[in-house]
Amino acid sequence: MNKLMDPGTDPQEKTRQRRLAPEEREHQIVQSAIAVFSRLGFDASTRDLAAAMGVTQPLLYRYFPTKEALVDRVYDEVFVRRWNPEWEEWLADRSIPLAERLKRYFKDYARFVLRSEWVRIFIFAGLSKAGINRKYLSRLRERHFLVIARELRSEYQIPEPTADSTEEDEVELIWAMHSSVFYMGVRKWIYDLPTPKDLDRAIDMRVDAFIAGVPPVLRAYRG
Amino acid sequence: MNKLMDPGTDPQEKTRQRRLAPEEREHQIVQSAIAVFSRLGFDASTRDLAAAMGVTQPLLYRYFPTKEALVDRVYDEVFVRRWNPEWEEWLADRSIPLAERLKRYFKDYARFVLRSEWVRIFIFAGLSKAGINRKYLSRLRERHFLVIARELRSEYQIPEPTADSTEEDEVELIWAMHSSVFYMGVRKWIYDLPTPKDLDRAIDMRVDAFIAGVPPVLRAYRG
DNA sequence: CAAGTAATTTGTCAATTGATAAATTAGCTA
DNA sequence: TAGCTAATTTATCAATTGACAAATTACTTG
Repeated sequence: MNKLMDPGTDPQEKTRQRRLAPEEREHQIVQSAIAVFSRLGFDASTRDLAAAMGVTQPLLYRYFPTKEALVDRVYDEVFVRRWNPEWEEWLADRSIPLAERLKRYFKDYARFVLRSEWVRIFIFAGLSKAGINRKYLSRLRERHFLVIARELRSEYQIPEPTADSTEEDEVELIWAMHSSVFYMGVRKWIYDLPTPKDLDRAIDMRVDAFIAGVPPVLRAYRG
Repeated sequence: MNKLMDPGTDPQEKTRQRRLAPEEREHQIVQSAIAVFSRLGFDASTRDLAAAMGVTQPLLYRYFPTKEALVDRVYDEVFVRRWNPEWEEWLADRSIPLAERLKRYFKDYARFVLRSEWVRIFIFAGLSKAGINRKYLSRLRERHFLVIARELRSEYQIPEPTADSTEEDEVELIWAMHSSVFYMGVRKWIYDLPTPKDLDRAIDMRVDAFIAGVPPVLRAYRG
C-alpha cells in the first residue's frame, strides 16, 4: 500500500522513503507476515509476503535466514509477546467475586481470540508443526486454569483434589469453559459464521452457567 | 503397503493384482486421500497421494479431473456420508431424560470427533476455503441445536423464545456445550495434547454441568 | 559534493507442483 | 493362445517455490 507510488505521480517526493533502518524494516516484515500468514497460512509464498509490503522477495532473506525462521518469529510475536500478565492477577484477586473475575478475564481474552491472526495463526501452527503450541498451552494451564481451579475451590468450598484424576476433572471443566470462548473465534475466523450480536452478554451467560453448574458437579463426582 | 511387492520375491504370484476395477480403485483413492489429507492438509501433493497407495501420480487424473475435485469428494465422504441420522432421533426421544439423551449423543459424537480425519479435515477445509463448512454447520444447527433447545425448554419449563435474541441465547449456550466436546478433538489432533483418561466421565461431567447451569441462566437472562 | 557503506533489486537456479499425452501391459474374451 | 480393451506407467511441460549471488542505488559521512 505504500512505497510503491510512481515517482512521477508523487509531487511530495520526500514521502517516498524506500530505504528503511534495519530495525524498522524487520518490524515491518514481521507485521506484514502476521497479516499474510493469518490469511493464507504458513504456505503463503515468500513472494506473496514481499508483494504485500511492496518489496522484492530476496530482501526477506537479509532479515531472516529462512522462511521457517520468519514463521517462528511470527508465532513468537503473536503468542508470546502479546501475553497479558494482568490476566493472572485478575483471576487471583479475591477482593472481587470469582464470577466477576472470570467475566473480566474471558471478555478480555475474547477480544484477543476474536482477532483473526490469533485464531488462524494458532490453528495453522498446530496443523503444520505438531507440538509448537504446547509451550503456550502449558502456560495457559499453569497460570490460568490452575488458578481458576484453586479459586473455585476456595469460593465454593470444594475439597482439595486428592488424586490426579480429581484435579483432571477440574481442569477438564475449565477447558470446557475456555473452549466455548476460543471457539467463538473459530466460528468466526475459520468457519466464517457470524459472531453473537452481544459478545459481552454471550460471555456473561457462559460464566454464569459455569458458576451455577460446575461446583455442584465437582462435588458430585468426588471420589 | 500392498501391490508394491517385488514380483520375484512373492511366490504367490496371484496376490499381486495390480489392476483394479474402476469402482474399487476410486474407492481406494478416496480412502487413501482421507488419510493423507488429514495428515498433511489439502496442500499434500498429488505425488504424496499416489505414493501412499503405491500407484503413479497421473493415475489419479483418470479418476478425478482435478485435485480440487478429489478434495471436494473427500470432504463429502467424511462429513456428508458419515452423518448419523439416529442422532436426531436420540435427541428427540422423550421416553428418556434429556440429560441421558445428551450424554448418549455427545459420547457418540465424540467418537467421531476424536478421529483425526474428522477434526483435521474439518479445520483444514475451513482454513483453505471459507464457507465450505457452512452447509454442515447449518445442518448441525437445525437438526441438533434447535432440537436440544426445544427439549430443554420442554423438560425445564423454560418459556418459548419471544425475540430472535432469546433464541440466540439458547443456541449460544448449546454452542458452548458442543464446543467443549469438539475441542477435545482439537486438543488431541491439532495441539497434540493428551486426551482425558476417562472420556465418558469427561462428557458426563460436561452434560451434568450444562443441565445444572444452563436452565437457570436462560431463565435469568429472559427479557 | 564526492565516496563509501549497506539496503535493495535484478537475475538466476534447482526442486516441486498440477496436469497432459503417449507408450505400455494386465487381464478378459473369443 | 491370440487379440482387444482399458488400467496403468513413462515422459514431459509450464508454473511456482525457497534460496543465493551479483549488480545497483539510496543515504550517510567526511
